[in-house]
Amino acid sequence: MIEVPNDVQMSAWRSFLEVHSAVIKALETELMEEQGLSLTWYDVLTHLSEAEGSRLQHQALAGSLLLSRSGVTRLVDRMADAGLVRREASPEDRRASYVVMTPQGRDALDRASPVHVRGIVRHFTRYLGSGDVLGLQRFFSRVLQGESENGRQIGD
Amino acid sequence: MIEVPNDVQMSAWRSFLEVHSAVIKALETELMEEQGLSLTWYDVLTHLSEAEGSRLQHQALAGSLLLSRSGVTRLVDRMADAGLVRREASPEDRRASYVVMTPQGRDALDRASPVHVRGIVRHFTRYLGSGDVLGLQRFFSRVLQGESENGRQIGD
DNA sequence: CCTATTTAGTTGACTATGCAACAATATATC
DNA sequence: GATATATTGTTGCATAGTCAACTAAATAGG
Repeated sequence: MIEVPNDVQMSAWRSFLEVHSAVIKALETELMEEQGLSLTWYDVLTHLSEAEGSRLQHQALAGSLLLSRSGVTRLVDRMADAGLVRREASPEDRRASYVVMTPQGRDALDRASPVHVRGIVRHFTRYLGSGDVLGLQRFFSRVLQGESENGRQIGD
Repeated sequence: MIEVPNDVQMSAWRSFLEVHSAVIKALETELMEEQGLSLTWYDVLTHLSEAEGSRLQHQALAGSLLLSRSGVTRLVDRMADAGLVRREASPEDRRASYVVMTPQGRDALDRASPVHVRGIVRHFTRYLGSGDVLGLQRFFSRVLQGESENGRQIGD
């Protein structure tokens, strides 16, 4: 295994960080200014909308959002106050509770989604030449594959 | 300009996010466990060590770290408490103050640096096939180039 | 069946950060 | 040179997140 990165590799790493920071910042700002929604809230709504019955347990949400359980509790509190989601007791497991997207949450997602997708195009994918995509994807897959093998979990 | 990302592009975007999250988390954990240093602190020390006289004004630090001025004030407070940096009045501009790396800070950086670099190799660059590097770099450069043209600043 | 262990979510205390308002100083304008 | 404006860093208050300890419920082992 290589032990020391060469300059090109190190520079790739730094660029990776800069790109992430710049793009995320742009997306976050646009979504907030145009729809008053943070990226985190948007993510919650997206995950809920993709889930069976637009509902997920805290546990599952914590997993997909890479957040701790307590973080999810508080996040859901805020979003419920805003009317975008509500909690629902789970009949099968009385410890658990579901987070369900409300119609208002659905609306917010529908309005935010074009803004977000437009941002991804504007700030990220439009720079992806057709020649780059495959290499990029292969690289990312190798990283995720490798990392998940000895991956750590988040939480307490 | 393309308006809607295709599946491959969207999937590249999602992988990008996952890779960032996984790798950062791994680096942060390792650096913390082995050297008791957060990535942010490490970054401060790196920037200082690369600066003329191992010193930077808050302002400059805020710029490179993408942090607000108040964030830097507090960060420097904590690092000064820990003995890794100290403040020094600026003779030319009496509003400004320099943040200077202490010998102890230099030691901490010297000890942390191998851990961090090893992490970058282990979790990122080792997955970079020689065929991928150039395409990746070209892509990242295009993004940074494009984004800096209409870039926003952080701060208050 | 009981008891021990594990799991789901919540809460308290803490950390890290941002924004807005501020004091001190520097710079620009007339 | 006097005054208006801009800039540097700090502070109070608010937000969002973590971890550790907790309660309630489910599951496993005997």
